[in-house]
Amino acid sequence: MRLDTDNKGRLIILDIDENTLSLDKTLDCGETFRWYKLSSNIWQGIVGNQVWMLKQDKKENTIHTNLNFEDKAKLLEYFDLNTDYNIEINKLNLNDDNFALESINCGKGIRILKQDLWETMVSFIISQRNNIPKIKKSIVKLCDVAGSSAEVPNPEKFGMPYLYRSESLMMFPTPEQIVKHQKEIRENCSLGYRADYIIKLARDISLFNQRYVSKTYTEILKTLPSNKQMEVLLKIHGVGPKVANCIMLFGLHRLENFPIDVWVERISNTYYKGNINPKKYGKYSGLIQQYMFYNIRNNKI
DNA sequence: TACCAGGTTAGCG
DNA sequence: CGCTAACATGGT
Repeated sequence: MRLDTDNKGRLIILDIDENTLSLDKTLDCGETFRWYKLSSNIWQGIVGNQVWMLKQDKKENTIHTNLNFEDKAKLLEYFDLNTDYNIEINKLNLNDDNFALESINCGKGIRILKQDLWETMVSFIISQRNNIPKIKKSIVKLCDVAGSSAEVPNPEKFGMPYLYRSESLMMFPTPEQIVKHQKEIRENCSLGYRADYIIKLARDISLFNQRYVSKTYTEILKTLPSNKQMEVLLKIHGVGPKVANCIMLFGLHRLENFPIDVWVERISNTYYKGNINPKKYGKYSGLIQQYMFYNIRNNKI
């Protein structure tokens, strides 16, 4: 894998195959809710304050982007591309565990993204007792109602026909913005009973940040040991074991966390006699969980 | 129409 | 403790 720019100064990843990073799998496997597929190989999403457009060419093994070269560290960080997942995966002893072996093969190319912690917390509170298309819609509405406009790097230059969704180009709202727009959020975002959870959390964090000006709530949470992080998360109203595990895995990049939702429950019952054992999958068990989740959802076994 | 969706809470015994 | 109804909403 190496980085370069095209003749218009846009960042390109070269020599990257689908087994290392598959945009299709990673951006549509239920760990992130802010990406949209614009055409057969172009994805658009909002990361921080920027609108990213990514085009994966599976024959050339390249990913073209609308980013500037200076954004290279952000791109590598977001897709966790400085880590070789295979090193840990290959250490596992999965002799007779056919479902895991099949899932690893089926899911290779999935990355555990390094997403914004606050956004991940809210997104997975929304995810409870909900389905992925509806989660995505609620988040779009939440951003439209309460967020600020995102920047589009190199807007008019992104090869291909000029494709991009004109709607949903808003940043994820801050806790303060959510508190400020709570009425519209309750009325217009199809959040149901989850709206109260999110607004309460936004209010608590916003108050915390007013008191402790040196560091923010999320900055502090990131520095805690993982058992303390879990403790803090489980005290949040509306966060139970499953959502806390998702926040640990997708928001705090604690790859040993193995969220158990209805799909994984189904996997456990079908392939593991109701007794799936996350510890067996080592310190990247969360990644294995994502491979399994992808496998069962896409093959609808 | 009844059931489901990347669950959690509150209230019961 | 463990068990379970209720929780909002939109899609099928």
